[in-house]
Amino acid sequence: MSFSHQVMLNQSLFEDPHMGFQAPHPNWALFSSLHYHHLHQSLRVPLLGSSSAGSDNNNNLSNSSSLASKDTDHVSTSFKLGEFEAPSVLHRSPTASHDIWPWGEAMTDHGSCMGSNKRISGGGSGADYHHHHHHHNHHLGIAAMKMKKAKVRRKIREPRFCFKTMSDVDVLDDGYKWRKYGQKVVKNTQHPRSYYRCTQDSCRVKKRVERLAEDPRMVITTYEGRHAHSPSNDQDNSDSAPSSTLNNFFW
DNA sequence: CGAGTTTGACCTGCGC
DNA sequence: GCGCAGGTCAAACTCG
Repeated sequence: MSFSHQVMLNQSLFEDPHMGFQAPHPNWALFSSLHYHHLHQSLRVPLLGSSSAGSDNNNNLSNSSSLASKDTDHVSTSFKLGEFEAPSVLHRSPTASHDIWPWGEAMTDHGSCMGSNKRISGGGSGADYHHHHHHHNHHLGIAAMKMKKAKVRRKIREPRFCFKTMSDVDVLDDGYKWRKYGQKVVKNTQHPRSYYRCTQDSCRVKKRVERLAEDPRMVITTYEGRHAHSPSNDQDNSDSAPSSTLNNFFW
């Protein structure tokens, strides 16, 4: 079955030469499926449409207007870009990319970094956790120190993008394995937001799933970061839905 | 027992 | 500084 997608990108992605287009535009906009391909290729980010195990033969999809994937080989997709709450980061040297952990950000000078940072930089041995004392150099990890050295003081975020999908399944199957690590009630909405991390060791990609307040039929999936590996889809699943024509372009 | 989820506590940024 | 909102941790728990 098909889904209608809308994708939101932050500006950095639009500046990616591979995207073949550029254009901050404050609203959701339609782009061709070709661009969608570029998006997935360059981001190595899942292409949806195949999954959602639930065989729920939704009717609702179809009428969802112009975006619906009527044409078999043209899943029209609409992207939205704009104010991601991510700060304007965007530019990172490619080399630094895996040393710097996006939200293990700027330590205060008094090494008061807590929580997330430690773990992040700890990388392998997450064992010692509780001794988070003053001494920066202890187990804070290279990343943190490098950051300090580099005088990075603001948050650095991985590229992220999101898309809306009309579906009653919350978590779309994108071929990667995810472990849930949190759930939050979002203000002014009925539905909670869930946080997932890629289970692949040392892959730090995250994903966030929530329902659109204005229209709970819509699932908003937000990816943050890039996978440095291919999806480890154990169970190759059965139905290659019509829209999966696209899937073959990747992986 | 291991892998994944649940869930309250905790952290951080931000606006007042 | 306070309080709120969002994001993450991690112990407890569930499920195979």
